[in-house]
Amino acid sequence: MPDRAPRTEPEALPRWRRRKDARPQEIVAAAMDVFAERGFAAARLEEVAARAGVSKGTLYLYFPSKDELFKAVIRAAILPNLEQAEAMAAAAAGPCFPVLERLLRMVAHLVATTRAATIPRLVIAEAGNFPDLAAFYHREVIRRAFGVLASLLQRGIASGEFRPVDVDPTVRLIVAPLLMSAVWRTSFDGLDGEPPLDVPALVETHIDNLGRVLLRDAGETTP
Amino acid sequence: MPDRAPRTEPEALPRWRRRKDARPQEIVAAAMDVFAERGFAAARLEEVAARAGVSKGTLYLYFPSKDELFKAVIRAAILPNLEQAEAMAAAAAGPCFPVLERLLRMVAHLVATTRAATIPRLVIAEAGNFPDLAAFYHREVIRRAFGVLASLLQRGIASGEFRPVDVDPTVRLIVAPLLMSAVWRTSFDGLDGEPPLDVPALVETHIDNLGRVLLRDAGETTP
DNA sequence: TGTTAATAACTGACCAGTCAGTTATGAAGA
DNA sequence: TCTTCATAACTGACTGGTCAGTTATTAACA
Repeated sequence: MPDRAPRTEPEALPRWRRRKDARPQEIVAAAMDVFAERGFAAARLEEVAARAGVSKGTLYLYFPSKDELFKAVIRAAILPNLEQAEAMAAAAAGPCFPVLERLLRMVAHLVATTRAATIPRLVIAEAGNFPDLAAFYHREVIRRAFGVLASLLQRGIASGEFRPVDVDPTVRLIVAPLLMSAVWRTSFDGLDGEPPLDVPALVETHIDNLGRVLLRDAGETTP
Repeated sequence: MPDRAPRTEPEALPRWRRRKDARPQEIVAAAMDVFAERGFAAARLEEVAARAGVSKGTLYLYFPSKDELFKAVIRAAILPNLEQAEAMAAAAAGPCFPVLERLLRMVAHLVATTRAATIPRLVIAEAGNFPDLAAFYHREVIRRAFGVLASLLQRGIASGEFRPVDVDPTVRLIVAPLLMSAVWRTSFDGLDGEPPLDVPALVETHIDNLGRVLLRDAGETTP
C-alpha cells in the first residue's frame, strides 16, 4: 500500500460536534435503515450509532431504550402520511369513490417507493414479543387508518353512491392488498429471479374491482 | 405444603425412554408452539426441549440447527393443507366459482382455528434475516398456492364463466385478505378489548365481492 | 470556568451449539 | 431364564460469542 493521503491538516478538527437538536432525527433515520434491513431483534444498536455518526452511548442520551427508539421510528415514518390521508379524506366534498381512488394510489406509491413500507412487517414480526408496541401501533395507526376508510364508506352509503355494504369487513378487504404488497416487497421481492411485484398494476386492478363491488351502477368504473 | 403424593413406586421408573421415531414429531410440535408464541429469534431451544420432554442436546440429534428445525415446522404445518387444496382444485370438474368458494372457506377455517395460521407471520418476520428460508417458503408454499388459484382462474376464463381478468394481480387480491387475517389473528387480536377478528364474516363478504368481480353475469352470487 | 454533549471501555445476561459422560435396551451367551 | 455386554439414545454442564444498557472520562462550547 503506497503512501497514504498526506495528512496536511494540523488544523484542530474537533473530534466531535455538539448538535443536540439534529441528533434525534439522524438517529431515527439511521435506526429506520437498520431495522428495515435486519428486523428489530437482529438490529444492533452499535450499527445504528455508527450509521448516525455517533457512539452507542449517545443513543441513550436521546432514547431510553431500543423499544422507545423503535416507537420513534414508527411515529416518524407513519404519522405524517396518516395525517395527509386524514386531511385528504376530510377535505373532499363530492363523490366518495374518486377520494378512495386517490387514497389507494397514494398509499400504493408509498408502498412502492419509501422505506415506510417496512414498518408493517417490523410491527407484525415483533407483535408477539412486544404487546405494548402492538397496542401502540393498533391505537395510533391502524385504528386511525381504518377510521378514515370507514367514514368514507359510510358517507358514500348515506349518499346512495355506494351499495349498503358491511363497513368493517369491507374496510379490511380494501386495506389487505396494500398491506400484503408492503410485506411482500420487503420479504419476497427479488427471489429466484422472479419479477418484482407490480404494485401499480395490483392497485389499478383493485380499484377496478372495488368499483364493481361498491358502486350502485355496477359496470366499468371508467366508461 | 402437606404430605406429597405417596411415593408408592419403588419401581425403577426409568429417567427417560428411548423413543427414536416419536421424538421428531414431538419436537416439531413443541417448536411450533414456542415459535408461535415468541417468534423465531426469541424462541429458546431450551424451552422447546422442555416442552417436548427432552434435553436440549436431544434436539441436535434430530435437527442440525435452529433454522432446520424451523423449516421442519413449516413443512409439517403447511404441506398437508397445501396438498389438500391442490387435490380439491384438481378433482373438481364443473364450474370454477364454487371450487373457489370451497377453497377460500377451507383456508379461512384453517386461519381461524389452527396454529398453522402463525406460520406466515413467522416467515414474514424472519425473511430478512434468513433469505434462504424466504426462498424456501416462496418456492414450496407461495408458488404452489398461487398456482392452484391461477389455473382455476384460467379454467374459468377459458370456459367463459369468468370475465377475462388479469390473472396474477387477481390471484394476489384473492389471497391478500386471508393472509392478512392470519397475520391479524396472531398479532393484534384481543388488544384494547377490541372484538376479535370475525374471519367468517370477512370471508363471506370477500366471496360475495369476488362473485361480482369475476362472474360474467354480475349481480348476487346466490339469487 | 462550568456545564453538558459525547465517548469508549466495561458489565452482565443471554443463548445456540458442543461434548464427555450416563443410561435404557436388546441381543448374545451361560 | 438369567446374566453380561455393546450400542445408540439421551443428558446437562459448559463454551464462546453477542449485545443491550451503564459509567467513568473527555472535550466542545457558552
